[in-house]
Amino acid sequence: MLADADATRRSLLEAAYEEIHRFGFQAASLNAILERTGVTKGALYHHFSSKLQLGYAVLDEHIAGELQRLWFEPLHQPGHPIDTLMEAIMHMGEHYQCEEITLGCPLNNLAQEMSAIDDGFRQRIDSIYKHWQESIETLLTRGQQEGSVSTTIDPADTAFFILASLEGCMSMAKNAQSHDELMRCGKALLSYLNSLRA
Amino acid sequence: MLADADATRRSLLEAAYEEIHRFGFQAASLNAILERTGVTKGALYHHFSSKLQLGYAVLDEHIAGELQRLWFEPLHQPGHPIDTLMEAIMHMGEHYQCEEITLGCPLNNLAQEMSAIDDGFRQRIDSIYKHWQESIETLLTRGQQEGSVSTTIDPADTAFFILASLEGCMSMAKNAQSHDELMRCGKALLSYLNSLRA
DNA sequence: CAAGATACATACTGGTCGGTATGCTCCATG
DNA sequence: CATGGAGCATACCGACCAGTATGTATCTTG
Repeated sequence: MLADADATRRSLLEAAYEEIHRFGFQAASLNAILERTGVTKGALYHHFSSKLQLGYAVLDEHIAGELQRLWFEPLHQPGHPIDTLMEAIMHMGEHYQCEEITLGCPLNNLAQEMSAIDDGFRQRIDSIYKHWQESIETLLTRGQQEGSVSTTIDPADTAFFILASLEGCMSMAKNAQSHDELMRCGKALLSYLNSLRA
Repeated sequence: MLADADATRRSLLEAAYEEIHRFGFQAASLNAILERTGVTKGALYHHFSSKLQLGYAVLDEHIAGELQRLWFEPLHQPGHPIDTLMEAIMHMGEHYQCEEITLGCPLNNLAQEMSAIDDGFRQRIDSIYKHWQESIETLLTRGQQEGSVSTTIDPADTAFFILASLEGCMSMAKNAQSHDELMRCGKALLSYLNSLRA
């Protein structure tokens, strides 16, 4: 039954994602994931050759996919680039509510924890960040060509900074465990974005 | 011999700091710390009642102390607030060289890893961040009073955003494992700071 | 000089971890 | 209808972990 096998795999990925999001990759317990899903260890190691490969799969499939839905797709809408950016950011702010905010950005969490000690994680995360940054850069460059974004800024540097600020805001909000702090940070970020208009 | 006892304690704190900085708190191995220092387990548990208490001590004494030297003291110099800020940031950028950059900001690392799962860590980190943010806020407020900083910005919100951006930049640079990326992010941050002048 | 406290050292424990060896059932295919 | 592989299930392994129990010098203090 191929369908059931896929369901098992997806169930493992989902549970692993949550476990990793909550405790980090290294502290994530395979036994806890198994207990949560009702899947046995034999099944897990049938689908993934190691804990590391499971972690990579969570990153490649679950996290990258969610980012696609939450960020890249909304960014491709037409309109004023700065407005589009602000909407995407506010949309993300609304998505990360309540409990989830205290767990932080899944991508940033993994970057912090794993990039220094495992190059497989690092490269995967780096390529996602690059993709993310370029999506902002493209938007800013388009804005400059259309005359809606100030030409005094460097699109690549600015895109990198916007992304860094975004992650920084979520990181601070995570530690403060407060949605207010996220909004506060977001407010300043939006104000900065406004200053980029032509 | 009280002097030797203090030396042992300091040696443990230093080694624990490095181990935690490299692997994170949870993955930090007490045995590795002991091996590195040549101290025995009996001695460690004489000075610290648990791994958690050792972690708190690293945060309270080592990390907070380093931040004091690297940040709070340079910030108390007179002069144009924005210039002071920029110098302090560039000074930090120079300090985090080579290998250290790939390990990230020790405070941010701990915040990301521990704030969601241990309130003792969270509260300690939160108070340090608050202190940090207030030191920037005070500077900005002084600048507004002196007429050197734009009065259209909210000092508290802006200070929070600057701090978040700073941490975000270091986080991105850590993952990219590149000092260039840190400088790139710093450039955009400095440009933002310049826009805050009156 | 006796006694208690300080500052360790050594050996060990129970528990959890990621990973593996083996065997089973089902099902598509020749 | 035999057979081999897919998709598991169960039991187990050695390594490592934080933490502890116990013993022992040394040093301070009455």
